[in-house]
Amino acid sequence: MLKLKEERHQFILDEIRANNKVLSSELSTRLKVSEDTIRRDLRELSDLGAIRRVHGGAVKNNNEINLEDHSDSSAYIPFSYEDREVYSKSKKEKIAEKAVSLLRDDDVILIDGGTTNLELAKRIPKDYKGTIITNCLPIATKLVEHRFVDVYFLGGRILPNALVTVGHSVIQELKEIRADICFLGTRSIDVQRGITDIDRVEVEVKMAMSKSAENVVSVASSDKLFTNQPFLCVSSKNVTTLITELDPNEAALRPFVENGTKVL
Amino acid sequence: MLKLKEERHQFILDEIRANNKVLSSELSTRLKVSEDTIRRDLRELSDLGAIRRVHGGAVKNNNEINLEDHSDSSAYIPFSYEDREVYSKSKKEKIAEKAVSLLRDDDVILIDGGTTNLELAKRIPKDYKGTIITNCLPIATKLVEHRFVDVYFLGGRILPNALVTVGHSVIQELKEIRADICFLGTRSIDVQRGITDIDRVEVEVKMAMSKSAENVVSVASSDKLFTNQPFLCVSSKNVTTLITELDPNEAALRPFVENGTKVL
DNA sequence: ACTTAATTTGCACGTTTATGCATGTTCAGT
DNA sequence: ACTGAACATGCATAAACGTGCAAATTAAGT
Repeated sequence: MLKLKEERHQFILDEIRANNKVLSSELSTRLKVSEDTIRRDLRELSDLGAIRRVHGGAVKNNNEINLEDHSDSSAYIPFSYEDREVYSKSKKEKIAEKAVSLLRDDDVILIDGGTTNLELAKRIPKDYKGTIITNCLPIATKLVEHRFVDVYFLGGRILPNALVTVGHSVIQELKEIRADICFLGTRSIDVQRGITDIDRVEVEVKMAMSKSAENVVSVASSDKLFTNQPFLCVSSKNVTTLITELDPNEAALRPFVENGTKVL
Repeated sequence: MLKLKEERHQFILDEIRANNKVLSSELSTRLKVSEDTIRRDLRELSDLGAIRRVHGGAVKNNNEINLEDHSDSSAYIPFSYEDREVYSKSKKEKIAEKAVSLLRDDDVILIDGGTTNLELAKRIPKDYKGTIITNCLPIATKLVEHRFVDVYFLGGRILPNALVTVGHSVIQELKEIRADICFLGTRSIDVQRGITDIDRVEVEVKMAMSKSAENVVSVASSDKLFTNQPFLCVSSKNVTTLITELDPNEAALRPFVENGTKVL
């Protein structure tokens, strides 16, 4: 059965995504744990913002965005983002904090999709002044709140799960762009190969992004280190900076430093 | 069935969105709870400002958050129950409802920005199948929820107020597109000139959109009729269809019909 | 392997919430 | 004004909830 708490959490998220709701009582019997445990699970997931608790269970948190209310300060986390890594929010925050420190006024910045980059977008100071180019819907939506930021969106077909645009037009537009920094959401990074990912069309976009930027910054929680995916985004030598939630002096990061990558 | 209070609330809101009214008695039987419970639900939703309670049930509350639209102050004038059905529907919703009726499966649809078009996007059936191209951030965000819709976003600089993209790239991408219908948010429309607007860069995009579509549909509340703005979007003869909240036989719409424009 | 610390879980307890029913009141339409 | 339906209010009950605590499990260090 599902013995680990994490498995239950995943199960609950899946269930909510499928049915838009869960009942504490039902979960208790199906997962064979007490309702108290279920309630604790729901509380934890709710604290992460992944679900919304209600009396009797929990429901999908449908924080919608509309024209009347785009000042919405509450976090907009699309569903499919959650199954990637909800449990490491504090990691993402640490990473985002470091990433923001790289920003200089009047920079031209490329931001890829992913929850960490969304976190980064949220943490950009309200008075930051610069140009930001992205292909990620929620990130763009977040950034329009910044008065002094010019936001450009890269057009193309929208992947409903990742909420990023992909395709020929994105890549074409990127060819006409010269950015100072590019923040790449990273599924896997390895000292030898570099940044790799699983979806071919997303990889093509990430690749084009990295080529259009002076500095390529990989934002990656430590569990992505030394892992591999089928498709290469950015070869190792072209990754300028690596940001993880770890201390830069951590032994695990040593190989990257020796390889010439800056580590934050 | 619907065990959570939250689900009932959602059901009630959906029901009101679709029919503009709900009956306590009907909800009681359909949701299999006592009328008291229904009344409590309605009270809570009413306290949140989501609906307006009336004797027998509840209706849509018309206090638009939109500052520009004070014409709906008629909401405070008491009216009989039958009239309520007519008046409780906001202009935008009536328009959106008519617009949705134009959709055919497998169409390629262009949707411009604006609150009315957002309302349209919200009302597209969840099982609609087709391709939708837009330059409006909230509309795209709404549409990704539709499993069978391919959403394409037109990239460019984002106008923070209108939340649409504009500029050369948008127009360039539009040139490579052939759509069946184009829904244009309309600030002003006149029998002689056609659709006009105030912002030059937005106008350029709207113009390009209209040229890329077989049918050009203007969505415009009646107060936009017979008004003018400095820049021409679409000349009168190129407007295929006009949708307002009025009855198509209304005298005010006669000139458009005589001019060869379909009126819904 | 053994011990210790930390986490997770279930249970007991009292508290809150949700719901239906009974009561009397208000409403709307003849 | 009369009448039945819709309503508000108070109350009872069961389910869901939070909390503290102890047992059980897991993780970590030696």
